[in-house]
Amino acid sequence: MARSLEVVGEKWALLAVREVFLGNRRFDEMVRRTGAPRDTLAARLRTLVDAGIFERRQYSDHPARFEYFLTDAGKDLYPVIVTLRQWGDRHLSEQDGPPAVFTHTCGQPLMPRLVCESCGEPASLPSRPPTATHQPAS
Amino acid sequence: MARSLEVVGEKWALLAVREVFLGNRRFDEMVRRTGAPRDTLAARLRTLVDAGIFERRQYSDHPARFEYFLTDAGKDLYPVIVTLRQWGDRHLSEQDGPPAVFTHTCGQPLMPRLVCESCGEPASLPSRPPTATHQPAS
DNA sequence: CCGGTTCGTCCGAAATCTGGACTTACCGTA
DNA sequence: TACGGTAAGTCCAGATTTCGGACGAACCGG
Repeated sequence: MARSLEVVGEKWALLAVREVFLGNRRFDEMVRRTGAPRDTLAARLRTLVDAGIFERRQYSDHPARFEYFLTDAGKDLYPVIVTLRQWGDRHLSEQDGPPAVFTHTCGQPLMPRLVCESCGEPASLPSRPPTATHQPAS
Repeated sequence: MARSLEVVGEKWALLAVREVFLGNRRFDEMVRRTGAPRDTLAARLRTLVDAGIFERRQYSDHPARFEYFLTDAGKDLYPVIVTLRQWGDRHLSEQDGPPAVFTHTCGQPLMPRLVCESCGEPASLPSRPPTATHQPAS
């Protein structure tokens, strides 16, 4: 987790990723929609490309222009984006209700739930302190 | 999502939350385990308490000592923590394999999957740019 | 020629983060 | 009683990031 956050925990990083999920692949578009300082966003895009989350593709020559695409690793961030969004919608919606509705392939608005792959039951937090396999029983 | 990140996107915030999920509720313990600067962690704990994610409870008087507990809102961050962790394990594991195994109530190691609540199918990313219902058609 | 678009970079100022030392107050031990 | 340890912070000065806005290059259309 610490490692994840090192890559993806900087300011604007996940917002940039979200934009690409939403289909906004261009610099100016992202600046417009996220409100990030151009400077910071440029830096962030670089680190995300370096981290193998984005792929930078040229779509115009002479005035060299680029778009950003998600690599496989980037696409795997989807659950992170979705759960974060969900949490914000649930706990931080003041007035202006939930924005940006994602639609699932089944046609319903996406209301995702985390389930245990083994037993299929919801993977909410364990009622007891999750037996941390870390410090010796101490 | 932007709102979520405003609260939870600062450095060390989610790591602190993770610690409490793991049952480490005290300041020094968190410092030890996360490696966060004491100063920063103190600040972060304050903002997380203000944000209604932690509750600060006194467990000793004379040398006033406190522990941090998750509020309901805090507990709802579980999916975020888990998905982030999962992503890191999948894409960032260099040597030292996945640490900190969470155990689900079913006894299996927790390998969570995100499913659509309506149709039960995996909620991975939509193949088409997800129809963003955002800007009023404007 | 003029204005608009796109993808950045550069700058100085402001906000944050960093490591380490320090504080207060207790406990246990010798 | 002195000493070391634990706990939860605070304080500081310096490093790192972020901020907003101006600027540049290279095209396009009228």
